[in-house]
Amino acid sequence: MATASTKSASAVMQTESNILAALEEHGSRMTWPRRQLARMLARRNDSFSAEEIVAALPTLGRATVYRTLRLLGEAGVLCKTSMPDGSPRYSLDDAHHHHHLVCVVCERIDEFRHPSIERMLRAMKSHVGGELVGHRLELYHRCTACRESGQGGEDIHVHRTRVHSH
Amino acid sequence: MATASTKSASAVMQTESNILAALEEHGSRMTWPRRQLARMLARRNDSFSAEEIVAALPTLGRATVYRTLRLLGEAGVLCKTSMPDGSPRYSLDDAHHHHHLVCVVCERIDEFRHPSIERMLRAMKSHVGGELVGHRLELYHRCTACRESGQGGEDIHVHRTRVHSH
DNA sequence: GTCATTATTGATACTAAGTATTGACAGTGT
DNA sequence: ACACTGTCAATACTTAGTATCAATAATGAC
Repeated sequence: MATASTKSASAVMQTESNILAALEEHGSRMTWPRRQLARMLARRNDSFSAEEIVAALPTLGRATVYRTLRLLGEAGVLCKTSMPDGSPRYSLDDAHHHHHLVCVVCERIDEFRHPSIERMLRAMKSHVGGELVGHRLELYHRCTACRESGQGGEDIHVHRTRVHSH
Repeated sequence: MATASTKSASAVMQTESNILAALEEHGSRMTWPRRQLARMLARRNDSFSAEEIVAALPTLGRATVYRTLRLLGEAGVLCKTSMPDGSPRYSLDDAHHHHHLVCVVCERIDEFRHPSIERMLRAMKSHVGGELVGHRLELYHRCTACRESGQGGEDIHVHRTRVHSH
């Protein structure tokens, strides 16, 4: 189920208590809505939109869902990523792996690291005049599962307005 | 005015006729609204939001502005980039330079290349199982101009939900 | 345990960024 | 100059959130 789509990247799994622990460390109170959200996030291994969560937990208010997702991001267990068209996708995250491999067909989001990226960032730090304060790196692909099942065959257009494709 | 904020990256300038030529090559008709937009974009050297353009050209309809920005993106003279919080910013672009250096204080967007990036992408291509179809790389910094003028001193928080900062 | 404090909630309204629709209009090739 | 079809502006709608605020609940102090 949580089988990685490649050997070198994998989706992050977190337990409910892990997620809640991160919230507590971040200084948040333990409330019933937060437990609900943690439980439902721990159950899924795919990426999701905020509105999917709003719909799946109708007893929670919209604002609460959005607020809690932001908190989870600050607490380091959730990450917000963009699809090629710029629409947001959330996925569980861990504090150490830091780049995203996004399947443009099934929207699966895996995390990976590679020394070449850290090397590149070091090179850029000295190349660039100012002080770097952050970065964003997303790689878009068609994952092995989608290739094997023949999904998303020929019509993958990654729009130049948003991402670069060569 | 168009002085680069660093030695190694610079904002892209395009002339009105350059922009229109790109549109024609892309197969679009030459209309008055498009000329208006091309003229105003050629005048500016900073980044902008779509709504700024809508406000600046009140004789054009919203939809026309958005459509034309999309066309310019497809035609290769405009690029849409995200600020750390995910809000979009447009800037003139050229077809060869392909990554963005974004000042989180003044929102200036420069383009740059560096061999370490191409090397990194080649490495990732073999590292990753599936077929890569595109990528997005943005570096966030405080540009030299903002540092020299003391703008945006201590309160730069790059939210973990969106970007990575180490 | 109970109380007071203060964070959190959910309802609602609002904003930002864009897309869909549509009848009127204007470029373009012939 | 004509027709064909792309493009236009206005409007309504959608998505992804944020702001406000009175009611409520979690937490620490006692």
